[in-house]
Amino acid sequence: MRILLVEDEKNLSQAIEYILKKNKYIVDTVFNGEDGLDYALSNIYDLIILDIMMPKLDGIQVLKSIRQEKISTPVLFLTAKSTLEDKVIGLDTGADDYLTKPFEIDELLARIRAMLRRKGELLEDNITFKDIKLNNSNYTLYCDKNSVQLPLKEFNIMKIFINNPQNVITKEYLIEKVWGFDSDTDYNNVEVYISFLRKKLLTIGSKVEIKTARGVGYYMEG
Amino acid sequence: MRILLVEDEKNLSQAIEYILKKNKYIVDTVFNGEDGLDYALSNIYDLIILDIMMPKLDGIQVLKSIRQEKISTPVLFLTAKSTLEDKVIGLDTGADDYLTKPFEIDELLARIRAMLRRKGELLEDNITFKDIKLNNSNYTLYCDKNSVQLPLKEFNIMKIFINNPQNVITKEYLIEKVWGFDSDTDYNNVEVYISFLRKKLLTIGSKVEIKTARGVGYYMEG
DNA sequence: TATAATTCTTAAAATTATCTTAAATTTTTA
DNA sequence: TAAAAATTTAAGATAATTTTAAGAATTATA
Repeated sequence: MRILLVEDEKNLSQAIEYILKKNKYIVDTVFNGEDGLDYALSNIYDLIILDIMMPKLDGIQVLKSIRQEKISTPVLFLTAKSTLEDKVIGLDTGADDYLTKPFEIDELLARIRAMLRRKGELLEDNITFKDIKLNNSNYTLYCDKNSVQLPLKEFNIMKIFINNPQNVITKEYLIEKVWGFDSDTDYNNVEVYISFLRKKLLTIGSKVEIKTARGVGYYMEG
Repeated sequence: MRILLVEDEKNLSQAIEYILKKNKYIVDTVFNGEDGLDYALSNIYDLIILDIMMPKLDGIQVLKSIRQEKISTPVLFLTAKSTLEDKVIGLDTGADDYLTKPFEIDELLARIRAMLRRKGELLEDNITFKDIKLNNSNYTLYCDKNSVQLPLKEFNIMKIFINNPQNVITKEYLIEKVWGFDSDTDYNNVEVYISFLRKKLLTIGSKVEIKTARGVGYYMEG
């Protein structure tokens, strides 16, 4: 799950980023509305956390621009109590929620989970392809009785493959989704991870293979 | 969205039907496996909900028959916890899911939405000509059960042929489209690739041939 | 029918993409 | 803070694709 955090108070944003990463979210942090908008328009996020009070471009404006571009990523506002009533209430985007500062970490996490659940109900615990099963809550890949726990990057890659069976996935796409669209990771790194995953598929005895479509990308086949 | 519900417990099936209709699905309900199979073979459904435990023809058998007839409608199984492991797990159609009784209405609806969504994503973009099928998402050429993965250039050429059935394609055109308009590739190179493709058409057992129109170009014929 | 032109086929050469390690670095955990 | 785990970098090895080249086969035409 990839979250964009837009918050200009550095201390607060650092703290939130730390907590989110600890909870296995992939987090990109920016410190002003303009950057927030730029990043949001990439449309790779599952959730955006937006401070309302920011110099120049405030959170409300950012949201409006995002929605104008038909991007429906749910947005969680952070706001001081006083500025709450008149601005946030009345937004009818449906997918949005807000949290007043100061807030408890647990409440933040609970709201995030709730929004992600509401958004895609894609909190399906297991996704499967042929003889393999990937568990989203313990990052484990199963084949019959065998299993391996996957490190984060490998997990994210495997998830993309299983959610797009038979389709060729380009390296660009993997880099964008797994490393972030502004990443300068090069292809070789993807190749290394593909190599890791192939080895693990073998060790758990799966018939599933990651095949390469030279010059294009990779696809799974069972 | 049209759903076929196959469930022999009348109370349950009535309840499900009621819920589904309330959620704007068109629902046909039958009460045994035989009817379920009959209806399914009409291939007009977007989703099939199948009870596993049914007298005479059970859900698993129904699914097998459906798939044998090359009908790829996604199937959602309903099953008691106890019968789950050994039967459902191991099915490898990919498009299928299961739900253990008793279940929550919301979870049923969520799974249905997820499956219908997934199905839409799975819409493979295949193009076909006579007995061959070219899959644009994995660069593979099929004839019945046989297949070859095509390298990029061969794929691009084959795509042009299938998209222009019966038309004569000149070498100039192929060079322009496949190698780029400023390429200085010579005709021989095209000829080499045509030779490659002809060989592959034979190896997958297709009746399709690439014929040459001397002095003009090539065309496909089945 | 002989000749010229075109096309076919194959093998080898050239090129390029990908694979696989291991080591270096960074991050996380105890 | 040290140890372990995860990620990235680097580089040579391997493999697939593409191109070149040359002789064989086919077709058209004089």
